[in-house]
Amino acid sequence: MTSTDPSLPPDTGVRPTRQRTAVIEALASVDDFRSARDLHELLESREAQVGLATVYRTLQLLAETGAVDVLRREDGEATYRRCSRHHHHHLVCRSCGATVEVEGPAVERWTERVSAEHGFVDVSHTLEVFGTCGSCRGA
Amino acid sequence: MTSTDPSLPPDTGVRPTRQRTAVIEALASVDDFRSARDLHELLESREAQVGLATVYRTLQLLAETGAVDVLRREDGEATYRRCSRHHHHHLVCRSCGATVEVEGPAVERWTERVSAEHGFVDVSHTLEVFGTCGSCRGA
DNA sequence: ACCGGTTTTGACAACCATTCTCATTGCTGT
DNA sequence: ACAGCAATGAGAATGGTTGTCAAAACCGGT
Repeated sequence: MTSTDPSLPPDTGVRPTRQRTAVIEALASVDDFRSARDLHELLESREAQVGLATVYRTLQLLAETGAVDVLRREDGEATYRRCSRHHHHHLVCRSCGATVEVEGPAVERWTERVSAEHGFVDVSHTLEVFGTCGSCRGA
Repeated sequence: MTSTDPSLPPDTGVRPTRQRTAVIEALASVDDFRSARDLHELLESREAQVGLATVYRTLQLLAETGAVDVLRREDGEATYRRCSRHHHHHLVCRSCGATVEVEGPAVERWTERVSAEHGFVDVSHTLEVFGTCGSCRGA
């Protein structure tokens, strides 16, 4: 297990059940953002037998603890992906969904500065870049 | 009317109806992001009599032409706001919803560079900053 | 291993924002 | 006035997400 694997919060009342483990493994086996339904189907195809509601609940849990990234598609549907723990952003291919995690010190600094200029405190931000990746741009 | 007023696209088959005008006026009268339902209620309170479906259709139209910004709340609900035509981002107060439009040349450059580094073309991006504004931070 | 209490689950209903349908109405130009 | 296309409204349909609640799984203590 690497540090980028989603995991449950330790030492709380949260139990590592078969279903939760299955969802975490499913997330670990793909590299791009998937909707709850996608993941549910993926689990079914593996005979994992996890209810859709449980998939939602687990994803919510993982999102709260920061173990997965949540990204809203333009149509509003939420998609999830395991992520590294440090702050980062995403470069997402519109066509194939491939995702690259990128860091942006320049962006972080800009955010800080602009927030301060307008008297905002306790700031967070979301930044996603969408485009067409190298392999999809073919001739 | 200033250049930041939402408006319909000129010289197409699109007609400036009473309903569309009402939606545009409603958008012009508020400064922050509002959901379609919010706007619909606002219109009702003004005896404007516009169907909810029409509100959605008009907002969609305005969004397509770039006359309004669309922002997804964390819960996935879409919110709309009239906007200036040039590219910009938002600083949004979590508490009162106040919104400030900001520009970020540094961010634009960063986006270009990172995309290029990873072979992405035809890129667009979304960046929103959330925080607590000066007036809400009291004591 | 048994108990009592808590957590989790699953099936399904409920929700709610958004979109679709379609008959009716309103424009626009001739 | 007419023909034709655009727009509207009311309600139904859609679809992602959350809530309900009884049943099952699990934990620590005995």
